[in-house]
This record gives sequence, structure tokens and C-alpha cells, in this order.
Amino acid sequence: MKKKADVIERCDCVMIHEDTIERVRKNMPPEETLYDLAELFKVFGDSTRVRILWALDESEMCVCDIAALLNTTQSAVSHQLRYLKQAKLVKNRREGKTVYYSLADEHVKQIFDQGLDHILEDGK
Amino acid sequence: MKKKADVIERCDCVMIHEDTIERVRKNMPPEETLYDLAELFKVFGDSTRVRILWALDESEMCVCDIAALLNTTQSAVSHQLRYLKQAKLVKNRREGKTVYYSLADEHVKQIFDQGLDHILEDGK
DNA sequence: TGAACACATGAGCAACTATTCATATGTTCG
DNA sequence: CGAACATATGAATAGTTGCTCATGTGTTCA
Repeated sequence: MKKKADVIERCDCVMIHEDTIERVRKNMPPEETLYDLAELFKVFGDSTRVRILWALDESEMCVCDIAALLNTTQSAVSHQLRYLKQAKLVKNRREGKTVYYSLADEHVKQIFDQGLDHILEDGK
Repeated sequence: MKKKADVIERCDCVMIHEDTIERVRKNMPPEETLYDLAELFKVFGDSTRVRILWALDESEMCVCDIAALLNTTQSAVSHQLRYLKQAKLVKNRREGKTVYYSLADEHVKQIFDQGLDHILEDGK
């Protein structure tokens, strides 16, 4: 018994639109997909990383160049580049002592553009 | 004198590709725009908010419904909805005691789709 | 081989954030 | 009005994160 309680669990109010909830639930992607999606956007949710990605969209660059461009430290950039590489958004190649980074994904600019649309549209 | 040092500032290595840096710098949007862009993506960078937005893309819903659907508390949802409203991604209307939330921006689904492209493409 | 340089990385810390808990606000209805 | 209910919100907290500092790794060149 108390099956309803099992379903509702942590919602502390009466179910109002059970039909809506069920319908929406059926159309939702699996939990894991939405989690991965949030993880991806988390990568874009830091201005240092956004600036790095934007810079790399303009040109392949080495770590030192990026640090100089963004006026930050080599270490900070390197840490973020590792993060971006894990997210498969950048790739790199070594040429002597220098390591050149570039974008690994052609969606980056498109994602930026969608975001800019939102920012510019409502004047905020 | 020491003009170069003023430009380089925090970069602890020798400038290798000054021409590249200057060229990229010229094509970068203003710092503030990139900051706002990161702030926007930060909103998408949490799975609770992603799930709320996805749900609202399917249907207008009240706070209680969303909490039940996501199996979380009314309070947590309410806090996130306020955040989403500040980001101008959702809007609401009151009908008696109930407050219905819906998407305020038609880019949300497009941004999600771009993100999904990235996730699904490289098998990760 | 060893100094110099570009880059990577681990530890530590300060700042931020998402949730919980308690309580306040706003609405309906008897 | 006052009880009941849906929602909002402030404070506190546990977890996360981005940077710094120190140091390690990999490469070149004399």
C-alpha cells in the first residue's frame, strides 16, 4: 500500500496534473542524457573557457599565446585546456617545445551563436 | 620604457606569435559580451535546470508538477525557477493559488539540440 | 649532458552554488 | 476572518570549482 507515496516521494504537495506529468515524462530524454547535456554546458559556463574557445575558433594557438591574449597565467590556461580536452572540445598537436591547440568540434561556434541570439534579442 | 612588459603582464613566457595574438584580439567580441555568454551557459550547466527547461519545452507546468516530475522538493524547484526567470528563460502566470511556468525563449530547444549533437556525435 | 624553455599537474585555498530547513507571502473558500 | 494550500524566500551548509604556487615532464640546443 501507499503506492502513490512511493511515486510522489519528495513532492510535498498534492498532485494537480497527473496527466501532464505523465505525458511530459514520456517525452523526456533519459536522465543520463540530460545530465551529460548539463555537463557539456558547464564547460561553456566560464568566461575564461569561453574566451579560449572563441580565440581558438579564430586561430590555432599555443598555450603561451592564449595566456598572453587573455592576460592570465600559463598555468590557469593549461588547466582549462585540459578540461576542454576532456570535454572533447579542443585537440592539440606538439611541434617541438610548443603545443598548439585548436577546436575539435564544429558545433562550438553554432552554440555560441545561439547563445548570442538570446543575449542580444531581449536587450539584456 | 618596459612597454612590452605592460602588455604581457601575467604571461610568464616569451611572446611567440605576436601577429597571431593581435589578429585574434581584433576579431574577439568585447570582454563583456563573452562574460554574458558564459553567464547564460552557466544557467544550462546544471542538470536540475536542464530538466526543468526540457519539461517546460514539452508543456507549461506548475511548480508542484515540476517537483513531482523531477522527484525533488518544491523549494529546490522554486529557487531554480527564480534563477531561470532572472535569466529570462522562463515566464510565469498566476491562476488562483497555482503559478504556471513556461519557456520565455524560443532558442532553448535549439541550444539543447546543438549540445546533443556534440554529445551524440563522438560517442561520448 | 645540462641549461633553458613550453607546458602539465598536484595541492591548497577562496569563492561560488545547489540544496535543505524553516518560515513568509499570496490566494481560495467556508 | 481563519484554515488550507501553492509558492517564494532567507539562512545555513556541504559540495564544487577556478585560480595560484610549486614542481614535474618533455623538448631543444649548445
